[in-house]
Amino acid sequence: MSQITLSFPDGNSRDYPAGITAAEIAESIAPSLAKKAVSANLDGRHIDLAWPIDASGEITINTLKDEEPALELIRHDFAHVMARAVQEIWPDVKVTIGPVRDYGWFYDFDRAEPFTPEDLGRIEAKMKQIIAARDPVRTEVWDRDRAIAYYKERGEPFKLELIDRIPEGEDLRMYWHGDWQDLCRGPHLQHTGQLPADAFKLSHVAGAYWLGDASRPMLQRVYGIAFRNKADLKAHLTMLEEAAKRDHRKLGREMELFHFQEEAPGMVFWHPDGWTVYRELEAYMRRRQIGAGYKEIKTPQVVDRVLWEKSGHWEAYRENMFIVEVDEEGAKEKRINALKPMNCPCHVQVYNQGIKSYRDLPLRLAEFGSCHRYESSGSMHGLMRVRGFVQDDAHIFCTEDQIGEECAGFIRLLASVYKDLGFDGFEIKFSTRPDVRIGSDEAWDKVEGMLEAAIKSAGAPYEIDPGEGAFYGPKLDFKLTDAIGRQWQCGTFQVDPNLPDRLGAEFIGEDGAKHRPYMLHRAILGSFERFIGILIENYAGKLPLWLAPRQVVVASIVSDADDYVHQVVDRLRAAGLRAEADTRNEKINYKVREHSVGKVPAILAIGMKEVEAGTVSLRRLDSQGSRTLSLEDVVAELSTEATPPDLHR
RNA sequence: GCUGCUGUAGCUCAGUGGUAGAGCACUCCCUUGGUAAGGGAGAGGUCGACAGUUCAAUCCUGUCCAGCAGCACCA
Repeated sequence: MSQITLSFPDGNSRDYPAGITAAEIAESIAPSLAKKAVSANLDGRHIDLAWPIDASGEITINTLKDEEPALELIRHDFAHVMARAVQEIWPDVKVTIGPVRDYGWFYDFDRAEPFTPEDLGRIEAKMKQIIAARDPVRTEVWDRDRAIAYYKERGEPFKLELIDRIPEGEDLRMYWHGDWQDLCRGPHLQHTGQLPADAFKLSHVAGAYWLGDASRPMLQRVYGIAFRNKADLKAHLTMLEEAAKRDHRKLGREMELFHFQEEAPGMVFWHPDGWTVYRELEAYMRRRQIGAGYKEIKTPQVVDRVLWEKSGHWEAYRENMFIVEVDEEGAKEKRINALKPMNCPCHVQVYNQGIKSYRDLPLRLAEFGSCHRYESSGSMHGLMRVRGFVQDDAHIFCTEDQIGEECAGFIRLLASVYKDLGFDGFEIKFSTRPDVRIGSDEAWDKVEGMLEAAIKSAGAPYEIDPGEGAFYGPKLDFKLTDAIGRQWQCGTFQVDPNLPDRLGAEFIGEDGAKHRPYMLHRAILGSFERFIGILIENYAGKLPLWLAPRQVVVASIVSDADDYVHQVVDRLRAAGLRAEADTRNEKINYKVREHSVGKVPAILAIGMKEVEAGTVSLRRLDSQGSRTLSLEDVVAELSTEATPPDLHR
């Protein structure tokens, strides 16, 4: 038997016979380590303690203390234990797959009846029994025929299909948790007792298509969450509660920003305060874009199908379009229009008016374009996914050589906007040429090269998504990170030589001949609706003063102060602040509470002391106390803070 | 669109085969109170829509609409 040499993290190394397992190595170091061990890393590869090791290398024995592999391992074993529990309770349920995901795992089952919340309780109880039994985990490598025969006999069609999808020649690894078996690439724990029985919870059930394919059967997906210990689980549950408190649908109602109703699903009814936020954001974007050399336009919302046929949308996108039929007087047929689902074809129409010279390029046409898309009923979600929305859209018409500079300029603008709006970090996803595409490889090389150079000059982290570009050109997607770590895809930048071609856009070059311009589609916010949803959740409703719909409420403590309250409001309004008086016959406690709940950033309380001294008492949202200041000091403080960030510079 | 769940007052939710209730909000009255809910009274509902079963339906059944959690979709 040959010898191998394994080195340890502390720098020591020892010789072992080839074929030794990590479990045996742990035992050779210390029995206590062997007991605590959950898995090992061999040359960076996560391995099972029971797998034989045949070659020399660096080895680390993992325990539950090692968060990185331990969490993954625990969640994976929980998935198996849950599947076993389900099959022990309902033996006729078919198992499929159960991967680890954020904070836990899920497992898809084929079962005629869906699981109920009571079922989840039963499954949890059964899982706890399995954990308490400390059943050993065994593993074997089987050849394909044996595994196929095994699953045929047991009537597990989904497992057979999975085997079919594993490349020919690859070993199949079989795992047993006690007597329960599953096909799995591993690794796994040593025994079920290593799972923390008090640190998991089955969270919910939902339907999910087999292999993510809507044409395949729908399975019952059971979600679970798991951590290494009870405290971590509890912390996570607390975080979920916090996230729920930020839900923009809830805050939108509480702050009276907007509503939805049955008669217009997916369409926003903006209320005065919500519309104030919208207009403030729109005004900001308008200043930034004009400052960056864009020209603003406005194009029609209802456009004849003829244009959509030319642009290709009628063929490719019709099922998502709102169609508007009109009986025209004297016409034999109805005229068919569509609400525009995007602005690009209309922008080309503006471009196409008159003859363009190379001297006109780059031409940057921006529109806060109202678009409608018939989104599928299940995809709508508050402001985040709607059927009627407004894009901060623009199209840059330019020559091929100008693409790089335009891209770099766009990223600079986007980075500055995100920063102003309270988002420090963003990531770029760079989607490159797909297999099926138009255009020469030389043109793709050149354009992709320019985009990558622009990305690098911006210094933002990026990843390349090979083959995910459109058939006509590469694109960038920009994902920002919010205050609680969630990512949102908002910005986009897409290179398009195709639409100018379809719609006949051209310019006269230096050579006096006609040329096709490139068209760059780009957006920073994506849509105002969605972005405001993100802002609300990012700030948990506590918008910065410049965006807050009601910036100051001036509340009287006694009615004798009412006149002075109105004077203060007038002064604040004269300074450009959105101020309101609250002289209702209520106690100051009541008023403070109500406006705090309503996320008003500044409350001025006015009693007789303030009237006599000509001062105000300022209370900022989330601060316990108040400060007594002169009115002019408060005006100065608040109006500085209420100045939009771009106007400070 | 698919699976499951939900739909009762402006909001959050109880409840019942014999046409409904609470708290908050709203209106009025009392109260003028110093920084997160003062007290009282009142008004407010085709119980999501449409069919069916029943002597009788908000409740049972079906269809539809909308919302929620996922899945699929987001050229």
